[in-house]
Amino acid sequence: MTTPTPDSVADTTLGWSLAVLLRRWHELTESSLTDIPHGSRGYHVLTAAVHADPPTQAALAERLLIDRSVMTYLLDDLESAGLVRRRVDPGDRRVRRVCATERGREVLAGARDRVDLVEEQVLAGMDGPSRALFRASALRAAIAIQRSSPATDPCAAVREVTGGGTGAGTASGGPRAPGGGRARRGA
Amino acid sequence: MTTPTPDSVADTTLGWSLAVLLRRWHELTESSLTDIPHGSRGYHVLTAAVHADPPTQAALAERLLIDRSVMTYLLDDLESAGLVRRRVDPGDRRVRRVCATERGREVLAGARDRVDLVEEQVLAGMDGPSRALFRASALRAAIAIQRSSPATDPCAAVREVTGGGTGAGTASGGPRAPGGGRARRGA
DNA sequence: TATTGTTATACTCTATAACTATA
DNA sequence: TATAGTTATAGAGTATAACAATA
Repeated sequence: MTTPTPDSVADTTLGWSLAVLLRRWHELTESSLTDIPHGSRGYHVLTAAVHADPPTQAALAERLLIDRSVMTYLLDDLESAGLVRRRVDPGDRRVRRVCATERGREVLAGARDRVDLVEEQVLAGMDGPSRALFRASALRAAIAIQRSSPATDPCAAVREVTGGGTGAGTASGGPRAPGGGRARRGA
Repeated sequence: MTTPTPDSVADTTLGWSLAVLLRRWHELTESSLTDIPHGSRGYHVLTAAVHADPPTQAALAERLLIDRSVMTYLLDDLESAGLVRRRVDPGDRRVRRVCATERGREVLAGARDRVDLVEEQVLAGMDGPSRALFRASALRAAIAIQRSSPATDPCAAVREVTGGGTGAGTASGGPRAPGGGRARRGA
């Protein structure tokens, strides 16, 4: 293909690029979203909460890739900041739906403009057309991931990729599970 | 399938996509790199260490976006695993250069194949041409970021973007500096 | 019994600061 | 004095587990 620079950076592959991009995005948004509790996290929650059909806490947690318990703290702070409100679902009283308040919508509008600027900054290394394409591709890939594995454990996915036990899979019984991966959730 | 869903996901923008992609990349690589201490981190270090001109620890830390102190622990483990070796630079005896051992090269070769598979999996939502384009664009943007801000504090960058004090910048004196951003490093 | 959400706890990762050695 | 690296400590973020309420 295009052989992207044969030098030192070629091997660092996709992971490094993504890490740098996300890191930068996170740095800049955190600095620009000081009016929203938990910065970019709160921003994402708020974004999801303005919709007509308010999401449940569990749905939010899954979409935002964070734990349900973390979501509780997050919403506590957003709620006491007056940006969202928890409403008990009449149909299932176990469920709380997260709705944005009027003030939440206002804050979000301002925040969104700032985030847009930040994102242009993050993609500054690309020309215009590439940026649009990049965003679209990233979104499509992310959606595919979310769809294919909302709760899939990574070990299974790796096994599927590598074909079985290529040497470093989980065949040995999983000698390393420091907490990062949520393997064996159902066992 | 174009028009990437105008609904709930449209507003979540770039940050969410990147987070999902990186998360997935991290999950899969961590599961597939059990033979390298610190998983993807160790992989990245090892990748940088095979080069003809061995990097210093500081250079590694900067490139990999981690702290110098963390790099010490990382290298301790990689070294005792026999994958890299620290060599004192004859020209400046304060500096240690990180070289991959023979075994390190072997392990890396196998790991790289697995990572390649993982990355294809991560980008599964895109068609072939898009993948190549995406990788190239991501790399270009990441390099631009590294170039423009190896040690730039995010606050300055935001100020530059927003134009001064658009309301949520750091003009108020930085009420929020929980440790994530490394602002005011020189002060 | 299963599920949603809360609470409390523990753990991992990362950053900060003080220290040693070289320059 | 300034820099590279190490060490020890503290902090933030995150996950885990036990619990209450509802289905």
